[in-house]
Order: sequence, then C-alpha cells, then structure tokens
Amino acid sequence: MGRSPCCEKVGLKKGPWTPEEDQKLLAYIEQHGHGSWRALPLRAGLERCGKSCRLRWINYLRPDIKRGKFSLQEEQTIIQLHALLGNRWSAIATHLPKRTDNEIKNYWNTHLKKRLSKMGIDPVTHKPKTDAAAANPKDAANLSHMAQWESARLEAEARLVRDSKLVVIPNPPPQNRLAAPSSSAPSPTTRPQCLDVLKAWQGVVSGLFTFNVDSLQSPKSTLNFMENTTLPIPSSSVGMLNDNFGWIPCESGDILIVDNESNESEWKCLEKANQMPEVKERLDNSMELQEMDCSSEGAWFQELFGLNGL
DNA sequence: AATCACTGCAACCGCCGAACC
DNA sequence: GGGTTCGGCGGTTGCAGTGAT
Repeated sequence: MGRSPCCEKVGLKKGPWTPEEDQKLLAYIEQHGHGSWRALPLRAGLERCGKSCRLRWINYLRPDIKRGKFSLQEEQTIIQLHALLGNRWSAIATHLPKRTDNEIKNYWNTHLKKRLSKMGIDPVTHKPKTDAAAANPKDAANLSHMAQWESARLEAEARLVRDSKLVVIPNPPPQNRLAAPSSSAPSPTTRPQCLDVLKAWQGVVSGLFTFNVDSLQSPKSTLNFMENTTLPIPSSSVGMLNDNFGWIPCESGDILIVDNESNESEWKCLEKANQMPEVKERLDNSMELQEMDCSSEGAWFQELFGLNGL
C-alpha cells in the first residue's frame, strides 16, 4: 500500500518561514484551531504543505514553548531519560514541558552527545567507552531492566491518556490506583508513575533525595525536584580518571567528576554517578521493590529512600 | 579582507501505525 | 479485510552565524 506524498501540488513553498507566514498561521490557528493539517494551508492562505505548517506550529509558534538555553536540571533530565529510553525524543519531551522533541533532539546531538564522548562515556550506551558491559554484566542488566520497565510505563500512560478522553471515573484512593484493572482511566490529578522512576533515578544517582509527600503529589514535581537542593561539598581527596577529568568523593557517597577545562561539575556528578556499581545496586533494588509492591503510590519510594534514610 | 571550517538549529524527508472508508 | 489518508516520529540536511587562519 503506497502513500501519496504530503504535498501533491508542485510549487509549494519550502525553506525558512517568513514573519508574514508565521502571522498567517498563528492567526488562523488562534481563530479556528488547526483541525486538519492537510486542509489548513489552503484555508489559512499559505503556500505550504500541511506537514510544514504542523511542524512550524509545534516547534516554533506554539505559545507554550520555552526557548533558549537549557538549564542544568533540564540537561540532567535529558541525559538520564536518554539512558532509559534511548532516542525516543517525544517520550523524553513529555518529561520536559515546554520543550519540543525537535529541540531536545538537536540539543542532544549538538551538545550533550559531545560532552559525554569527551568524558569517555559512550552516548549510546551511557557506559564508559573502555569498559564494556562484560566487565560488569549486572550494570547492563540494570539499564536494560529499567528501559523495559519505563517503556511499559510510557505505553500504559499513553493508553490511559487515550482512555481518559472517553470515560471519566472518580479518582480512586491512592492505595488502589496501581492495583486497579488496566481498563480504569486515571483521574486528571493522577500523576504518571513514570515520574517516580525519573525521580528515583535522580535521587539514587545524586544521593541528594529527601522524601517529600508534597512533591510526590505534584504533577510538576519532576521539574522542581532538585531545584532547591544543593550539592554536598566534596571532601578533599581527589583522584584522576584521565588527563581531562578528576574525581572527588562527595559526602553523599557519590563521585563528583571534575572537568579540568570547565566548570561543569554539577551535571557530571550526576551522570558519572550512574556508572557506580553501588548506585546500580540500589537502583536495581528499588525497581524490584516496585515490582513486588505496587499497592501504594510512592510507598516503595518512601520505604526505600525515606525509611532507609538514604 | 577573504576564505575555510565548524557549530547550531530550523526544516525537510521518509517511514510507521492508527484511523478511516 | 484491504487500501488510503493522516498525524506523528526520528534521522538527516541545508544554511546562517561565528571563529580561526
């Protein structure tokens, strides 16, 4: 089965958008919504194909887009999610509100990938280049485990979002949410569990986590998770990974990686900590706990990090 | 000042799956 | 049930801007 090209009409405009075109598209969508993208260009008086209009709207004109430099926290989130999800930019973008998948993809390809490579970390596997998974098979198993787990969560999340458009049911008590049948739709206030994974990951790798019930209830908690935290002061002992990077053990138990050429130590601390066997161990345990006991949202998290005092 | 190399990003291309007929 | 259409996604390209020579 073939597929007709997006733009059957020859002579449609391509290339950069002019301010006039932007204005036309913006005005039309504000007044009518986008509806059918294919029909939109004609109605809006644009000599563009629908796909081009859609892309322009989604990646540039949409009012809820945040542009400009990525924050340290956003960088951390992208790196961590990429380790979990790979090049699933749209999935990653769902965790970075106001950022588009295209922007994240570009940022990864032009900035983050290079940085990781420079640190001697394979940007695909997120492992040290010289250190294959064979060196510690459990590390590979952990990442694979998490990726599968998160993929399943994202799929379930998408399914629930679809379902929620069709039926609205009362918000079940927190202790029953995860135990509810898969056909149940989430309430608008139910926070996706995958956010917990991200927070767990961040908490585990940074060693900075302190359990906060409020943050668990907030749909925006991922965004704010580490905004008010400060990195522990490194102790005085310093080692060298190679010519470019040194390492300092933090009070939290993590390893702070220090770039001799720049002042980008914070995110490197988080990234490099992902490679630490003991961190993997803790993370793996957390995942197993989550699978064993899903009876209460955030409970596994509280048990692991709150009660265990990590 | 001119040229070249590199970088960053907007936009395009081709494919896929879901929805529709 | 099969063909067609559409929206969405990830990979890639092209170009403008910038710095080095």
